[in-house]
Amino acid sequence: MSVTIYDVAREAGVSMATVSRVLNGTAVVKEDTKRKVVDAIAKLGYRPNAVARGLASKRTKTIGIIVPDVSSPFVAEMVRGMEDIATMYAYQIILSNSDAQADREIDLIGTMWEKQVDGILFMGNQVTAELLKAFEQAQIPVVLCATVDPDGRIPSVNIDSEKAAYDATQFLLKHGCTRTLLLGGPADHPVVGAPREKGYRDALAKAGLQPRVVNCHNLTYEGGLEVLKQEFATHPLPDGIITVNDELGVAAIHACSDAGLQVPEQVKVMAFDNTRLASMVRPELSTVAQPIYDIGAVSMRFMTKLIHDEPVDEFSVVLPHDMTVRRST
Amino acid sequence: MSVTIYDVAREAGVSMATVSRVLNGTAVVKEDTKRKVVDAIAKLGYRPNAVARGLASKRTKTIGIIVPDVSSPFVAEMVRGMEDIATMYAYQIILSNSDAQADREIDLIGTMWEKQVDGILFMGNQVTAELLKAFEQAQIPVVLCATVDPDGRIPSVNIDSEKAAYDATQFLLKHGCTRTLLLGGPADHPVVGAPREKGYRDALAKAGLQPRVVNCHNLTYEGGLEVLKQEFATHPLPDGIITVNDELGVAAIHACSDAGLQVPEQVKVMAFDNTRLASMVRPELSTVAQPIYDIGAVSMRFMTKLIHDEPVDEFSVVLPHDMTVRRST
DNA sequence: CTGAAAGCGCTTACAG
DNA sequence: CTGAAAGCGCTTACAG
Repeated sequence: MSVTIYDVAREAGVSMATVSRVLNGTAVVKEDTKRKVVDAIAKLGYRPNAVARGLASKRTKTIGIIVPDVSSPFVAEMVRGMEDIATMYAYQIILSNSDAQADREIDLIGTMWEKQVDGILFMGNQVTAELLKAFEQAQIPVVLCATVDPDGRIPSVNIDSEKAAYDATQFLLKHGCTRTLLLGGPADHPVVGAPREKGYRDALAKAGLQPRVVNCHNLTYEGGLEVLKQEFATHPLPDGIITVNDELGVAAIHACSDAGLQVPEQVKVMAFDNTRLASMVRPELSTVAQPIYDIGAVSMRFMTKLIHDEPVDEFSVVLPHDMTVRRST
Repeated sequence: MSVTIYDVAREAGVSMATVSRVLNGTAVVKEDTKRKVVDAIAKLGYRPNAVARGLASKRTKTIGIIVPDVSSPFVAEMVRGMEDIATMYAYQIILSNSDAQADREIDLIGTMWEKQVDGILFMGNQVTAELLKAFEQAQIPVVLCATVDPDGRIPSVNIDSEKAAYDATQFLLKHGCTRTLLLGGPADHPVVGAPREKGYRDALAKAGLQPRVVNCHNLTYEGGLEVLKQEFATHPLPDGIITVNDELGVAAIHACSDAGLQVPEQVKVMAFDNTRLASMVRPELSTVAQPIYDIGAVSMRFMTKLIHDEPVDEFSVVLPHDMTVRRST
């Protein structure tokens, strides 16, 4: 039905092998025959069948991406970074959502293996032993994105969450806050939970101040608002709040205003992520800028190196964070 | 290296054909031999090679998705809807960003064709003749998502933008606004531009009021803020604003507050999309709820019908919109 | 520099 | 109900 490499070969008066060679630039072809082939391709409007090519060459030029949920802004931006670099290297991506469910993650690794992806970019919460086993079985390169493997056995791209939280806290302390509160994530979360809490506590310990941590299981605006409303109703009001993402930061600002507190005069708010949301609230949110897009881009670049056996200087890449100071501090 | 269907056949003492049959449930197999095959599969940990299967069967069980930019919240949520339904039907998705550039769109269609996708879900701005030709050449089912083909030659899933804008305007008029302003998209945009403007104008015409349209080329918070600041500085202040997305809605609220106008007392603001952003601003944004997730989900379901030659009742699906009234009106 | 041929790992008529 | 064999459209040693 559709035109194959065989048709091109016949049209150009050469063998399929030769067509394949000019297609892939995999060997030197005489200029003259090359032209004949190129002409035949143009004439017939030939496009190689990537599936057949994948079967024969055992490389599909596709990368599997497993994320908790693309519809989250953080993830969406990271995925965009991945896709841009993939395009640059002529790879395509197969995207799947796991909702951070362990069994679904394992499932997806299997499906991607079946699809013969050349590598997997993985973002999740916990890197369990089971997951590790699934990666091992798949026998393809894996890069963890914004996801930490406690044992560091898998290549990964992250920011230093602990240091970032430490810096954010220090900033607040330096600006005179003494009764700070961390609106944190679930304690067992390897990115948004434990490390940020540790950074926060360390900074306070160093300053000889009392830490105060409120864990938030639903890291959304609504979740944050509810938790803070409860907290403000039952405990003394803080003069500084650190939140582990921008949505919670917006929630903090509104919760303060509901409680009759002026931001930043009476309480300063420092958030995380520097998503576009941060500048869409009044007062604009100061926030620790995470290079979200870059995490995706660097992960994908890392993957291409792994696939092509290029040397990599670092196994666990840590991207620098940055602080964007606006009006809320 | 890895275990193939041939290994399973030998282990189970049957032919490859039989293994293939139990794998695909494509023919009746005696219970006894079926069990032998299943056991062999389990024992060897066999997983079929989807690429080989794709080549042999000419169906890859993958759908190509072309969108302007996943990192936009609207698109990300739509993609999530697509992915969920794809999973339900055991399809995977290949995702690509076009940045709404015509040449890139054409390119991507070609690449997806090479990958032998079973169908393409397409979201873009203009459906040009060139694009139509590319779809035709690819000879695979295409569904347009939140994208209109003026000639209605391609299956599509949309909302009725014109009617939605009409309804939104009517709502404002009914609540006493007489000096309304539409913060619209680029005039040539087939979803966010012309139809919404028409709906707005029609509603005003019916009420015998003067329309006032400000086109915004950069449909972001910053873009909206800038345009409105300019507008407010040089023209009389409105008492009602309709914006074509939520970001612009937030911009409108802040622009009003900067101009010393109380929302909703002095000016009412009605936005579009009902993204999560709408409830993260004070006062909370009234907005026309577009079933974004559903556009994705319905598109994908539509695609599965097309692929399996199931009957479809509608060629151009129009999803109902809804109005979520909050505090800004 | 180029060709003939095997092979990638499946599915699918075709027989029986 | 099951098997033998061709074929899907490429790539890749192997020769020359």
